[in-house]
Amino acid sequence: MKITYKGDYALKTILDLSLHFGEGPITINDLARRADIPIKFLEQILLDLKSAGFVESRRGKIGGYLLSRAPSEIKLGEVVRFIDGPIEPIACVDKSYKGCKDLSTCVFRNIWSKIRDSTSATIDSITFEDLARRAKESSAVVVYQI
Amino acid sequence: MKITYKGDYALKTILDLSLHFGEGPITINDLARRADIPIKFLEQILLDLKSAGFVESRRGKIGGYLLSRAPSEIKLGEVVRFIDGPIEPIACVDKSYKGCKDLSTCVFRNIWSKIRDSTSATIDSITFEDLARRAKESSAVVVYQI
DNA sequence: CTATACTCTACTATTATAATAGAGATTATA
DNA sequence: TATAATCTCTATTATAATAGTAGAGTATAG
Repeated sequence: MKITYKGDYALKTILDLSLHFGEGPITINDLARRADIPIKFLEQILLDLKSAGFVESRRGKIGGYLLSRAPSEIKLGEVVRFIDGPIEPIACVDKSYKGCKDLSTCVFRNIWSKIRDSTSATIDSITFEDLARRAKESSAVVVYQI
Repeated sequence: MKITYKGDYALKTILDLSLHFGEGPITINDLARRADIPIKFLEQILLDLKSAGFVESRRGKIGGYLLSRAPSEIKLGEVVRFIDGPIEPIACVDKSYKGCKDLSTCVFRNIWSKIRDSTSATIDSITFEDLARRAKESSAVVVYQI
């Protein structure tokens, strides 16, 4: 698994929308500014996230983006897989890989496969509700530390 | 972590050398043919592996490559890190990352960090002696199945 | 009607990946 | 000592992914 900038931006954006769930649409501009994401890049990412059903949009004057589902119904793993592709560390865990004469005797395959399963289990056990709660807690701590 | 073709080839080559440890040098040609690796690409990879001290070489007529250390002293993780870089799924686990205003409040960072630690633990617990044993076992099974 | 905001397609710059090419250096052995 | 086999080193290239940038178009609240 490799998280690209695109993936990183997508996750931060869904987290932001989760923190404001139920408060109406948020503009691309606000989302981009708050997470320090190039606005034109975020436009594309949001269109992707919309096509996958993670978010929906409102056009026009009081438009913006909002989550299509409750944060508790969106797993971290879903977003990661959608934006950055499969979790496995090497394509050979999948069938299409051409790099091995004999997959059945490849001792590495089992290892990559286990790493994939363990990573998947982690990111599929975390929802954006969890992440939003943690984000609130850690920002509370920061305020306290000041 | 992402295993590239280069990484995949390096691991297969070290495994081959582990399976023939103590039997004298093996030529690039043999290594390339047995693992189906482009020979000129493997030349470069072996020079890298040599510079890192994983293998040593003999030039001239009965030359070739051999392991610098016993297979039991080479961890899978060492080779992976050397060829394909750090294990973490995103650079933000490291300090140099510019994508976050405030790393301390980033809820994702902890998750990537845990995934990195768990992946590291897995690949650092496996040596090429282990892998060679497994490879012998699985090829034995294949023979039996015929 | 118009300002605000999303939509859509195309383009570009940079870097990584996966090689390929070829001349050079070393060594066993006939 | 000649030579064939083998490793060494540097340069070049093709393709794809990544990370944007650009700009014209569409929808809607007020």
